Amino acid sequence: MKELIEKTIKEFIPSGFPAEISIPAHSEFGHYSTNVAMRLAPIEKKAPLNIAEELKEKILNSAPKGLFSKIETVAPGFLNFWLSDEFLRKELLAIYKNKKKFGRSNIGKGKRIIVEHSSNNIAKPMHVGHLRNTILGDSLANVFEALGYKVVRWNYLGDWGTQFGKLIVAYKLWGNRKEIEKEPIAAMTALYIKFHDEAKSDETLEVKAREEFQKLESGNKENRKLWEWFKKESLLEFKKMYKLLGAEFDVWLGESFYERQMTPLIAEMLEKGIAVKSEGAVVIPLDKYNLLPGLIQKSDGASLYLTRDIANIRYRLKKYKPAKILYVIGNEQTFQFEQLFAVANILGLDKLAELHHIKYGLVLAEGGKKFSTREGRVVSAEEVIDKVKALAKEVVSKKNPEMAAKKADKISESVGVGALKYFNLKEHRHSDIVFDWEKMLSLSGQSGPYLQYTFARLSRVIKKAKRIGNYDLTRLSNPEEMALVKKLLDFPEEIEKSAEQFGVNNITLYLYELANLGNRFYETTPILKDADKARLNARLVLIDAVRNVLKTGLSILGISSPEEI
RNA sequence: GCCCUCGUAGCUUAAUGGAUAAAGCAAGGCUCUUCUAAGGCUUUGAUGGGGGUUCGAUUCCCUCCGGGGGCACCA
Repeated sequence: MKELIEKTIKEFIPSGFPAEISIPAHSEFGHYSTNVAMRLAPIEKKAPLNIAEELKEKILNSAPKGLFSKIETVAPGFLNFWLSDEFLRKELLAIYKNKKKFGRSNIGKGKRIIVEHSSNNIAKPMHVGHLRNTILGDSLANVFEALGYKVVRWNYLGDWGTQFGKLIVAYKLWGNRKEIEKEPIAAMTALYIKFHDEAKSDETLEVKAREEFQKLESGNKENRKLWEWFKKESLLEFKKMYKLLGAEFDVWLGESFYERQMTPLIAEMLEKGIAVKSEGAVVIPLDKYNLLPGLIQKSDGASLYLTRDIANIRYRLKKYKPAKILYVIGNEQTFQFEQLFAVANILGLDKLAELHHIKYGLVLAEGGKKFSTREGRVVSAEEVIDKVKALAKEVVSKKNPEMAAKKADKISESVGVGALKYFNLKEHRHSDIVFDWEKMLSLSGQSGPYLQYTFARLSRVIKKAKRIGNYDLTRLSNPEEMALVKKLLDFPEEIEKSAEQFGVNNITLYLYELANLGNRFYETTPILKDADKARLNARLVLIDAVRNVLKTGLSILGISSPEEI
């Protein structure tokens, strides 16, 4: 829609000049608006309002007949457009007939995108931060999928590194097989915490941990076996959590996958003169980028995160030929990604695919400080999900006392998880979130359940009507109805915007506004009691279209839409 | 000290350089003999300070203040 207006305007302005079309915040400024006249004013040396007037005449003469009901010029030079009801009805029909395809597009057709997210550390519990990561990454993957991209959802497991040396030391000293089998992650975390407590008074522990990791890296059988076992037990627990969250992954390759490429990679970097030795370690100087050197080999010979990530980019480019790689990882790793992307630039890898660090604010503990695994001050993902489900269950059984227990369970899960996801997605991803049970568990107002509720009550109307009979869309004309149609029209753009900004908070707001208009219509219009059947059915067409957009939108957010809640 | 990030209503947030700064929560009022009141309507209330660029700044630049995070042998 925007593009259509943009095209029309472009015929009348100097080529290459941007004709930006926006959707005004207030309805009295039209359905669409442009400031192009004001921007042209200094170039054409004319008064902006005169330019706007001229444009208005030209557009009125050339625009398809019946597209606009009105074009207005407003000081200091705005040009505002109103679509005609006739055109809106035509669009409504198209939206209604497109069903669940409306909003989706094929602009990403033939392109592949890798979305790396979640990326849990083996042997460590998932906490609220991982929840935010998984929810955000999953929604971005959904956005690109809706735009026709082939999406590779990649869980880049933290399954390698010195922490395994620590865990092996701790297990050998204080571990117990049965305890780990019973509650793998809790038991391993306890060992990890104990290691750090003991290491405060025993400096040899850190040394031993490095030795054990080196043994693991050089293929020591005993350590290898332990590592595989830690990994297997952890994954079992993670997958339960992903199932609850509805997050799926195409690739589970973690850091360990690149382990064998480390030695040759380091040798290659040295040989090419990209890396140099420094204080017994190997570093890639990055002065050119105004960054500290990137360390790719420790003085004990072990590789690092950066080393593995270089191999990782190369592998991905070769195997998947992606157009983009998104790294969904917190703000706190910004510096490491600056280094990684600088190295990618040296190697020319960033010419082959766009590399983006999708950073997001931390989830901070109550009091505004960082959660820390080491000190054991965490709120686990499991605890959050359990709590949100229990709360949803309370509300569901209060509102629907007659609902069968099994059904109520299922709906509670979907409502609880929906609330959690919406809460995490509605804020701009850069903002820190201070953890707050009350807010996270909110089921009313601007929330996931509000959208689910709207979907369910509209669904009920359709269900009660049994079927949509002959309709006459020209019977739709009151402002509530037309505002709703116009809102539906904005949906595809919102998805594109999410892809541009790598965040979906605009979609969460859009869906809320759509649902709000939908509810207002619902409250003011007794749809099924209408004696005018052609109008009754036209209204069913309208709410069915709203329902479909809500459903598609919610699915992009990773939230399910039950017909009944 | 350097780098990243944030600062908007009592609280949590929104706003490709645009018009009257948009919501939710909280607080007050109204609203179910009616398709789901988890709703709808309504009242009160905000851009950290100071400069600059611009016809126009929450947005861009400078500076100060404040919160959070990071700064080579962790990830």
